[in-house]
Amino acid sequence: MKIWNTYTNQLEDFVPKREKEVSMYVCGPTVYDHIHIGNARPVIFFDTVTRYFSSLGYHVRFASNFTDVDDRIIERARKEQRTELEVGDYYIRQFLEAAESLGSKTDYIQPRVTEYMDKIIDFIQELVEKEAAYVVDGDVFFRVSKVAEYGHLSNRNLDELQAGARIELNQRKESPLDFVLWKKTDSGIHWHSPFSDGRPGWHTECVVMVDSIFHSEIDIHGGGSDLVFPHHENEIAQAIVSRHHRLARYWLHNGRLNIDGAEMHKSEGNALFVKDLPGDKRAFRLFMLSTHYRSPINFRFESLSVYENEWKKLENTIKSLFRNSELATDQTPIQDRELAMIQQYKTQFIEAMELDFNTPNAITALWGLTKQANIFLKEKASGATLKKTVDQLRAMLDILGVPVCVKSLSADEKKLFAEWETLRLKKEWAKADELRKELQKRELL
RNA sequence: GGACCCAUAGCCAAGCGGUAAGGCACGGGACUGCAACUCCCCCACCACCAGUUCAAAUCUGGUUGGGUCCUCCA
Repeated sequence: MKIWNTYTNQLEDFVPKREKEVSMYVCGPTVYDHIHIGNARPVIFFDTVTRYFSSLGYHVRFASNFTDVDDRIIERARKEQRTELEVGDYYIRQFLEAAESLGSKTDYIQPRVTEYMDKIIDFIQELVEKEAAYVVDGDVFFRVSKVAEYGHLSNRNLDELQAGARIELNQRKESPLDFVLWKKTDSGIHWHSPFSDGRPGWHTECVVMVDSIFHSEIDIHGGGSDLVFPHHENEIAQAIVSRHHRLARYWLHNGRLNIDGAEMHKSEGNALFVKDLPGDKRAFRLFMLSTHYRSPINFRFESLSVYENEWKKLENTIKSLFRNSELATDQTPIQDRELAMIQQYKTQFIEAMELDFNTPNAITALWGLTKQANIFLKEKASGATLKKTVDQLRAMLDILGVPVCVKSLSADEKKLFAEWETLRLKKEWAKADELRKELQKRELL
């Protein structure tokens, strides 16, 4: 498997630290509001990644955090006269609901910053002791000059960063590049620490949670491309001075999503929440996966309807295949030729996924098999052939996270189909249509 | 101002040196009791200019037009 590693800026063979095991961490949401469809991109993509690894037999240890300490949460809490924890809890639930609606699994490890406060403070203390951080009036800053390779991930050098840095209001920093690890404050939720009463900076939390959960360098660290600098750069810097590794071996970043060509901002009022997305969310997921994860993607309502139709088409085929495989009387074993056809698309699908999770090409394979499936149906292929096809199709859809629900027909239901078939043969259209209505009503047709 | 990315049919979107995948829409057929579904065919000189090469959408330089990061942001 090849993966594009932002750290080395090239395609690399993926070799996990431990055989058949993948450790992965993705920066999660700050829970101060509902998630918008841009936030949904990593939620969908990295879920697809874990699904793919699982399908290959890997044991996936996946963690993604909730940032439940943040100025925006405090502001929200103040406005709504609730505690920060209540606000956080509420939006965490909302997030999980949204993630689930998008077809993403929610049974992964979900650390919350507030649960790691002791460890965060200890970690900052450790950085101070190692002289990688310094305290000024209760604030703690990370000393970027301690890390020779600072800027490697985001591919920029210190001179450029210095030159490009805005005028720094905070004269207490040794360098404008230094970032806050701990901020002294007595307003809003805050904690005691050896430095002062205050709150942690947001670059530290992820490092501490990764370290606490995985206890070593992980395989994959992911997030949106906008996190490359400074967030992930700063995470690496802290890991290097404290743990002598770069936190993760592979850094994956998904591209941004725009609406009608414009950037989406909650503050600008053009944000579209996942919960407000019209139609079947699986169509939206299909839309997301139809563009390579590293490319920017532009959302339009018109394109959504296209994917609704595509989704329906897939669903129709699967249901029809499944039904016919159940009803088939011909149980001749599948022929080599047919098996080869199915296999061909399976191979195409896997090869696409193996090349940096190329879901657009994987979907092309999905379409190829869908077409083949309809041809099998038309040719009245044997039940075994239809079964094999539908199994393969469903395996693909499962990896993409857009499953179609089908359930076996009861004896009674099979009888209904048989009667319908008889009536049609007898050309008793009125009675046949009545049965068809019944079948449709039971969502069998 | 610095760093970087992108430009492929009406729309969406693969490809990353050997003469353009796929989907939607359009058009033409087929199947069909009616619906729905489905199948087949058709549909691109890859923004522009110059170069490298036997060979370029794919590499190099330039032009134009978009976008991202440098600041909270997935």
